[in-house]
Amino acid sequence: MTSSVLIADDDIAICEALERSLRFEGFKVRSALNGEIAIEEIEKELPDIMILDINMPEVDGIQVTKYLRSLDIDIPICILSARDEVSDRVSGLEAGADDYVIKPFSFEELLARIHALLRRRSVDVSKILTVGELTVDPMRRTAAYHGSSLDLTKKEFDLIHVLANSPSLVLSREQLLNKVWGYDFDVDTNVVDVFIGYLRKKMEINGQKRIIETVRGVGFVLNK
Amino acid sequence: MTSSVLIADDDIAICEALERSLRFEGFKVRSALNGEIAIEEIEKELPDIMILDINMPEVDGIQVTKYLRSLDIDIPICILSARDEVSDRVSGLEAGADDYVIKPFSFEELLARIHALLRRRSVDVSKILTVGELTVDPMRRTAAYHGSSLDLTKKEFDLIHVLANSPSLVLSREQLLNKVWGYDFDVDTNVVDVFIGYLRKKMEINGQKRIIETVRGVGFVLNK
DNA sequence: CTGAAATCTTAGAGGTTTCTTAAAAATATC
DNA sequence: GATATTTTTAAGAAACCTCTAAGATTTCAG
Repeated sequence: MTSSVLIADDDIAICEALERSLRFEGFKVRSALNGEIAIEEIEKELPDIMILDINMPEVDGIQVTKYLRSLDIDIPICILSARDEVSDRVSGLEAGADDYVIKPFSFEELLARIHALLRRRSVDVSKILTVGELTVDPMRRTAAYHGSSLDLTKKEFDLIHVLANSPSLVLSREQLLNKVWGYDFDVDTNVVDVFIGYLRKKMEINGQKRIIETVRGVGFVLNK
Repeated sequence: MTSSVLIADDDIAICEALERSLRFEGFKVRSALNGEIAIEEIEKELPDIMILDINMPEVDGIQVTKYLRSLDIDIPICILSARDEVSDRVSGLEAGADDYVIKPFSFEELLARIHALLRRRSVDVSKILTVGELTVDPMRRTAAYHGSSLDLTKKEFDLIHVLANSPSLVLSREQLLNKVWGYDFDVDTNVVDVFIGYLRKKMEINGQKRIIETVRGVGFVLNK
């Protein structure tokens, strides 16, 4: 599952270096040389994580962060700063950033933070997830509902895994299509509906309660 | 057979120094800067031994140890600690660690312990593995299923040995190819499938239950 | 209550993955 | 060095999964 990163830094050298290294690590990378371009890019397509320099002409990293949070966009944001000033750190975190790295930093360090941030929010492959009577074990790729194990195909498992990762949160077809199928832009398909159907059939086999609910016009939720 | 080590320490200096030295000693080394990354790395590929710092932000060495043991993954774990506190030592060993080294330590000392741990658990003096009705004795290189011994070739044995080492954990073809055949990067071959086939044929000779299961699109598991 | 939109269900075509087999290549044994 | 055994490749068969498409059903606004 490739994650997308958006970098915003007015230092071209840093921008390009990060771009190259992160791409090499398998990320989908875009970059912006100032805050305005960054916002433009975000509007085009929401990245999974942002790396924002705190010091940019005109619109700086803090402002971009505030702007995003004001829109309730809560993708992880990692701020880069040239100075280890407590005040900078505080204002960054207060604005809603999630992490803070001081320049100069080693690429390994940044990478570690990126992974940690992504893991905090997105699908975590390590934890066994429990939602009410449902259990999903990503390492063993097994799932059980009301004590009896579900015999799921790969796609079915990936789907329940994503759902179980955000219980009682409505996920749109687009989001699911993106997370499970890797489709980036709208494809005219009803695979999601079909697979939700497959899961329901397998879970409700003995008249068990339906926990994958449809939210008409929006998407699907996994309830506790 | 070169052993693989996974180091987890949030001190980059220690991480890098250990990495270099162990690599020089002929180990295959990976490192992680925190517990979460360590778990991620373990999921990618199970190392033969782990060196875990007890003091890491968020997920510490003890937690990683507990997590691994809860999954029945019993590779040797060596804990590193900055303080010689009895309580630390106890909690580390109670969590399921195998050895305990206090910082600062000499590299020679750590190396000696690593060798001792590897000798204790893996290839030569390793213990007999039992998974349900299957028994694998790495010392004698013999295996038995439902009481009757299996006449296995070298590769067949290596394969069942690796599988029996991580019961009910799905191993990908790449992982098996790496552990058994030593291939480091993707080779276009179906040897794994062929050998899984050989093992199954020999194990299911009297209509015995299939315990090497295929997880379509992912790999193979050995079930209890 | 009616019609339109959204969702659900189903069957099957098409594609992919896995299994099996045989034979070639490599390695070990005598 | 010849023979037996093991490992690997390759290719066709079989099993299985995915996705489309179309009709059935449900929901909801008017």
